[in-house]
Amino acid sequence: MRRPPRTPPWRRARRTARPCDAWTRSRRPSSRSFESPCSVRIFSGIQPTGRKHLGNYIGAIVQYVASQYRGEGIFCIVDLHAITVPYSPAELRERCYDTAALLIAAGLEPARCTLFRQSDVPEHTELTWLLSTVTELGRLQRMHQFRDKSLAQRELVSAALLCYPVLQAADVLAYRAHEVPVGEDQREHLELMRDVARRFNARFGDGEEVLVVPEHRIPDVGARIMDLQDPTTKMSTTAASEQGTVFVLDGPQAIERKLKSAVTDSGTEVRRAPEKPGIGNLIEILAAVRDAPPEQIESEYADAGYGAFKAAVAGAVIEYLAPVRERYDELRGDESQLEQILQGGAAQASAIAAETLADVRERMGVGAPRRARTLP
RNA sequence: GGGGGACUGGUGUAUCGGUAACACGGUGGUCUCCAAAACCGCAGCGCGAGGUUCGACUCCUCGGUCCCCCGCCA
Repeated sequence: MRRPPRTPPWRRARRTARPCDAWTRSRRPSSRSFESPCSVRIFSGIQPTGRKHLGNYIGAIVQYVASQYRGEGIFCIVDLHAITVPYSPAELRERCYDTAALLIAAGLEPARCTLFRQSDVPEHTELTWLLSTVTELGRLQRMHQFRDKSLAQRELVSAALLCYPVLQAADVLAYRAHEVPVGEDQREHLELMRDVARRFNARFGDGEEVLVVPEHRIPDVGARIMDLQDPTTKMSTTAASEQGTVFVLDGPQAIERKLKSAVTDSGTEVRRAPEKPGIGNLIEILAAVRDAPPEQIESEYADAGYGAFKAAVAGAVIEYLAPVRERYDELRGDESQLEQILQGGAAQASAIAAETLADVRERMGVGAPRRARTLP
């Protein structure tokens, strides 16, 4: 359990002159029930790549689904981030639908959370520009992800790639989110966005916390799922071999083949040990999909050979993912319905982000003054 | 600002004005709980737009991206 901060972030932000319900006003039909309009707000950005794998699913997507019951979840399909590297326009559209369908299939409920496409809410890009005025160029150039990606890039290294972290900061800050559940690899970007928020507040806030400085929440439960062909590296979309990656939408026969050909270690015992990363990974996978402690898996399969154990893991994973794939197929077939859901989410998101942007513009002295704008 | 070079599967390369080849990688199989090794299959490529030509990956023009050299400014 995390100890709550002395002044909860949402209270601090509230001091900026906005009654709490103003945030949520007009975005929640009264039929929807929430514990409190001031519950913790959680923002997650999801890359519109259709091929989510088991590691993504267990490590992130399951957390998203859980967070809509813990607070106010805002889930954004970040197509504007996706275009910072070479891409195909037609495919991008498709991948957004793929991703939306997958998230809903996994359990995100459009009635319970806000799910939308980044480019549908122009406040993201406007805030990016405004925030770029309080972002150090040198810091962006030193970002590890930028350096890695620009080195790997054979084609144009775009300015957008450099500005990526500013857009990411805008994503979160536009909603005054309190928590950003991202992995360790995003720590650097998150620190940047915290600094940007602090600098903005210091320069334009006039003593008030106009932008909420979000907390980095590293998901606590998420097991690290490793590559089946190389259990010393994380399962990833860009792995050398697809054999090591179980995709959420893989069919039963593919899942079975991949799990059966997972590399194992010498020996025959099904137990976790530093010298047995392969079997350890399979134990973690089975534990995660069964929602059982790994110890229980170990004792249950203590006498089984590797072969039988693998078959059991394969069966469990197939069963685990089957309903997701079925719901996905159903949802993905109806693009107009998906579009409708995304539009609804965008309207909800816009209502929040527009408020933040009005404050930011006002503080920065950009655009018409608020008093003039609100005159009849 | 000026000059030069490059661009071919995922990667690295080859070839040719006449149906584009090789290696590695990927993928399916045999073997193994697996993996690796080996063997047998399979898939995948001419940066883009024009032009010359009966025919262009090849020649020409323009554009794109990358690399190199020189100048200028400080």
